[in-house]
Amino acid sequence: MSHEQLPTDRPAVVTVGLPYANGDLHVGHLRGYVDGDLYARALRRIGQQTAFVCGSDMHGTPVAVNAAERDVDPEAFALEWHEQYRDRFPEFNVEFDYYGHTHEETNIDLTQEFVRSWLDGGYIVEDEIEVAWDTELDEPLPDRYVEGTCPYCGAEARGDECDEGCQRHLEPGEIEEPRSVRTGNPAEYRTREHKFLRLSEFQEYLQSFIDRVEGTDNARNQPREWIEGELQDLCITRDMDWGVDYPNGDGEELVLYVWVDAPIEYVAATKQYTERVGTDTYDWEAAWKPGGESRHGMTFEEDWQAESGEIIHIIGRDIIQHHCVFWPAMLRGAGYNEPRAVLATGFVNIDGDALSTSRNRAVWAREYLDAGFHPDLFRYYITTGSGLSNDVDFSWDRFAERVNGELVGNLGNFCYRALLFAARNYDGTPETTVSDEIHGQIEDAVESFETAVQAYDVRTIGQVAVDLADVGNEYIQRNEPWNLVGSEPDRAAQVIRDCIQLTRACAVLMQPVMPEKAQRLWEQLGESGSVAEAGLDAAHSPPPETFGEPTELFEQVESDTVEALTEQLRERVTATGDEERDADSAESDEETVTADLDPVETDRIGFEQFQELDMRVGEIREAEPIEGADDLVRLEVDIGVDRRQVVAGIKQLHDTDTLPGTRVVLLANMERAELFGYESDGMVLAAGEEADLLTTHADAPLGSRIR
RNA sequence: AGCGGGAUGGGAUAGCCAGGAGAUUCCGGCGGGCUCAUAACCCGCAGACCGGUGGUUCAAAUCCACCUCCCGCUACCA
Repeated sequence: MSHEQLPTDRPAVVTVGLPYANGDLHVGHLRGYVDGDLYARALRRIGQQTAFVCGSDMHGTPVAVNAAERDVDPEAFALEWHEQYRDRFPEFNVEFDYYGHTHEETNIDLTQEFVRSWLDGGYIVEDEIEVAWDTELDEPLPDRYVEGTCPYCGAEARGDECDEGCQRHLEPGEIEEPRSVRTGNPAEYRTREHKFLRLSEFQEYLQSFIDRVEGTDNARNQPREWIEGELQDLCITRDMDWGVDYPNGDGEELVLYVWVDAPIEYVAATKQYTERVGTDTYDWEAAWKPGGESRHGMTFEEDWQAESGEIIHIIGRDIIQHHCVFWPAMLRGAGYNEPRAVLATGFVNIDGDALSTSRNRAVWAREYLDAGFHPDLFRYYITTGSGLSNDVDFSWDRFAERVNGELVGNLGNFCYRALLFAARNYDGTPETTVSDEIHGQIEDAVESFETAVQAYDVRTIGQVAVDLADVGNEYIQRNEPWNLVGSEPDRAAQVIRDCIQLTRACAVLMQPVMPEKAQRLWEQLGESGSVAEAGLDAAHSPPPETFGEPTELFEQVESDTVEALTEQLRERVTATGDEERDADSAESDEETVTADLDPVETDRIGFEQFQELDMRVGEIREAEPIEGADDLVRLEVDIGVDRRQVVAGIKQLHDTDTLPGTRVVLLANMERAELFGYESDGMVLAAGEEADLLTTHADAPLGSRIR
């Protein structure tokens, strides 16, 4: 809103959402880290003191469960992934000032300090909830430690979601016939006391925060609906061993919810960065605490803003709620500064379809590197492919097209032809000064770079150097120095002098997006230092007088390579898809709607089990849509012996006006349920996604039993 | 259904918040040029009634209202 323009004289901290230590990295993950790295580098480039930090998210139930399945210690399990990420990021030139993990002591201590601060502030309340309990171990069973029957569809389900049946999220206490994953014994429900952060206390604060925070539209607008209604208290504890202990010291086995200690890693990593380099280089407290100290009070605008560091979070758009609602409240409650900006990036699609690891529709980080491509090419592609908050499509085709067209043909070619010409004819930079025309062009480019940083416009930051090279190509072509060397040597020297300056400006401006390539170009210009440390002014300062012949900065991506990679991806997706789809009649039924058919259940049931289903012939008497629901219809079904009110999700295919009079099959001994405030007493049978109603062929009397 | 985000030449994208010269860039198509340069580069042409309908305004891709269609989050198919 009214934040001071960047760069400010206060330290900035740039963070990226923590990778969860539970799986391999793919291009979708990479996007955020590359965006963050580019932005942090760009901030430094305009003179903002910046720490770029992140860490692995080690806690939470999935890590605990997966570790238990492999019979390893969760810490060891998570550390393995952590180390892989830590080593992988630099391979993409994503260089954090500190990359830690949430199980480090600094984070654990800091997290507990946050919680104590909330306790002191009266922001924590206790409440009782039902949790599943293993009677043999005498231990509670959070989330995925329980399995049982889904109360909704009756399928086998895990404690937190009905993963094989109806896909619903399940709240603690909902799953039926609970069973312990650890011992296989039946579990029972016990009442347990848990801690809650009183978000409602921060309602007013959050509303002012959301008006003030900068960043992408989705991050600023989407939270409004959540903070305008009554804010629900956030359950911040779990019955587990794996996590950060709840710091009350009374011997209870509670750890903090993973979303408590995870974002605090942003602070912890910054702190560890300071511990490594010293407060003279970077003072984490100046960034995170108003005036360098934690403090309480309600008016950020008046008291705090001038003393706050520039905290900028880059996240995926799926975790906006955590960063724009929970996190600011957590910081506020502990007397810390609030984020200046939250940038929510879009997703990465593969060949136009959503990336899916389960279907193996993904391009893995490792795979990209193994194909032999330079990381800077990916960085350019992914940051400039679309606006930050839009989705970006990744395809090898398009990748090759953009690398060949924009990097090889445009940027690379311009720098190469300029440097080569200069080296051959002048042994370096011709002795003359830059023309006004080119000086102006460079000035414009530098200005648009600065403006882009202030506007969090990652795309433009990544693009300016290529745009400037475009100017250069046109300029050199228009002036034809190769025809002037003999006839008008002074003019030729002038043109080449200008091109060398353009090249130098390109090196300076492309550094955030392609740091390694920029450095190489810098050295080809005869420089020996680091282009990163050169500063923006270096775009205008004269290059060294002599340098040798350059080498090509980028290489063409060959079409054979593209075809091979595309084919490899396609085969992999098809292979995985076939397994899922099984008998998909792709060739035949052109007219028929080909659904993704499930394979037939392999478990056979006995006749007795079938007899348990009391299904009757019925006729719909009344039908009316239920207000507020998309698919739901309230039905009155006459089954001879009885007349039932049933709620069914069939509005998609069936018009409610035509339903009365339709004969249907009703499962009469289905347990009662309430949907959208209406009781449903039975279940009408219907086929497929579209809910095509089952009916009878002839005229069996109403109430006839199906057998 | 609620809330967000979208819809721009054949494809992909920018511009929209801070309205104003018949709209950016890349790929593709057509024609020409050049040869210093990685068969690359440069120029010109064709191609968009900026999703639809209304409104505000001297002026709308840009602001407002309604609608259609996509995507995401949430609800949801007893």
